[in-house]
Amino acid sequence: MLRVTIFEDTAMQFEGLKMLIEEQEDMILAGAFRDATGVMNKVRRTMPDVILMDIKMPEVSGIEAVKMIKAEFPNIQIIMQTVFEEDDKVFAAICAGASGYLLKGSSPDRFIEAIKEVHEGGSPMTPMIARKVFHIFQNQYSKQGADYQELTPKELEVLRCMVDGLSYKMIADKLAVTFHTVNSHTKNIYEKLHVNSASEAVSKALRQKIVGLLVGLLTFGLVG
Amino acid sequence: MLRVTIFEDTAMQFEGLKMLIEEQEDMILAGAFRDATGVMNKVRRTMPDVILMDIKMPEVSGIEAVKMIKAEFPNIQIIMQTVFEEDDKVFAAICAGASGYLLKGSSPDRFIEAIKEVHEGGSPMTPMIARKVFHIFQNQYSKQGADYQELTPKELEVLRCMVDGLSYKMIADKLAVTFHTVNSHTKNIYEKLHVNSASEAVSKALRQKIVGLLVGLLTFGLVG
DNA sequence: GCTTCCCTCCCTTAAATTAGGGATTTTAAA
DNA sequence: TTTAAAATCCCTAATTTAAGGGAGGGAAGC
Repeated sequence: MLRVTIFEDTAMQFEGLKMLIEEQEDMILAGAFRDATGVMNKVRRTMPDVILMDIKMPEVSGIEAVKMIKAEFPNIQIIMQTVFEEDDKVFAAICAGASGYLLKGSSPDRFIEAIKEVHEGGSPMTPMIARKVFHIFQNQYSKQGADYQELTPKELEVLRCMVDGLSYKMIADKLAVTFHTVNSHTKNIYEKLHVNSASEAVSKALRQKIVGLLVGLLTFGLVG
Repeated sequence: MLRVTIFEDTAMQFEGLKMLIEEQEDMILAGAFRDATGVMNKVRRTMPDVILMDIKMPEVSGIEAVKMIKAEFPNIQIIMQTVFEEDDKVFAAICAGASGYLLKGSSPDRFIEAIKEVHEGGSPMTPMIARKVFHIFQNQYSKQGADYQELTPKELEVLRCMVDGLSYKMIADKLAVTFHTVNSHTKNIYEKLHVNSASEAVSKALRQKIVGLLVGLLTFGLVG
């Protein structure tokens, strides 16, 4: 049995969700609240598996609530709800730790489906939201234009040192080569990356995973 | 009428998709191919709105194909298909420019739905994939540590310029202050961040999103 | 054999950065 | 109103980079 707790400001939605959950055979309505004041107590008392959280509530906002809940109960899955117009909060909600994101206008079936999905480790969201997330990815991780040649292994090593903020001297030391060699490598790196300062190289490296240690790749387990 | 082109290696899936598209009243099967050799010609001839692309094909991989297609036709929407086990390609596919991501086992209805969604600017994907993307966000954009004092607004501005690889002189120019002022700010930044070079500051800033508003927020159009 | 990278090393010079000092004005808070 | 913090500006000096050049050895491929 799946325990579900609701935080919902709007009266209509509140009643609708309450009834919807209650009539599910495999779910229990663990709690239903109109605001998120004293949210931690409410969560502790109801101990839900999944929370449906209105993003916009008086006093304590849904996003604030998510942060607090996730800090203490990282295993509780939270689905945010919002009206279409305010999807600019999406990003903040994701960062806060929400696992799913639905519009209030979604069908009852979609809500039930989403609750199950989120409990099974999925992240239900609307296609539009998904697209935004995709775009961020494409902007951030795509070697846009791939306007640089591949770096040689040594050059990558040097670049990684630069990312760590080391000076030429320190890099030379660490890689057991002379200062002059490091200088040569950086010259080549700059040319290949089309940059002309260490900071720019570092920025580019970090932004487009050239150094290969980006969170994304690590998260996906592709490199390590 | 929505023009759809299929690239699909597997015989069963190939025939299934062909029939599925053909029986839609609001779609035209613009083309159907078993591999992506000469992909650009195939795309140019069929001029689709949406492409269903098998991620795994002989000769030219789906990911390679996506890169090429997106480079020349950025407005064509591409949905990738794969079997569950190889979802480690997801990341590469997203970076390449795919807009959606489905499992081959998905229902015919889901395919049709996805084609329409992607054409309307959405990004259909499985909840599991969505979750991975969410996780990347949460890992990357949540501030871990914060062992530094808060930077002042001006210092943040300067830091952002450094992230863009600008020199002191250029920063001074951009912020309409003198070189000396920039120098002062960087001194303070370095002290607060506990670093002692521009690259280190940039690295720290990008790693723990000190610069605030990262690519994500910019992409969402919330700031900027 | 020849060529082409890659790694290594060296030199030089102009430019940029870091780091130390200090000073003034504006702004916001107490 | 007094204070504190932020932002602005200035100087100097040591250090580091960026960029230009060149050069030799080794490994891989044709």
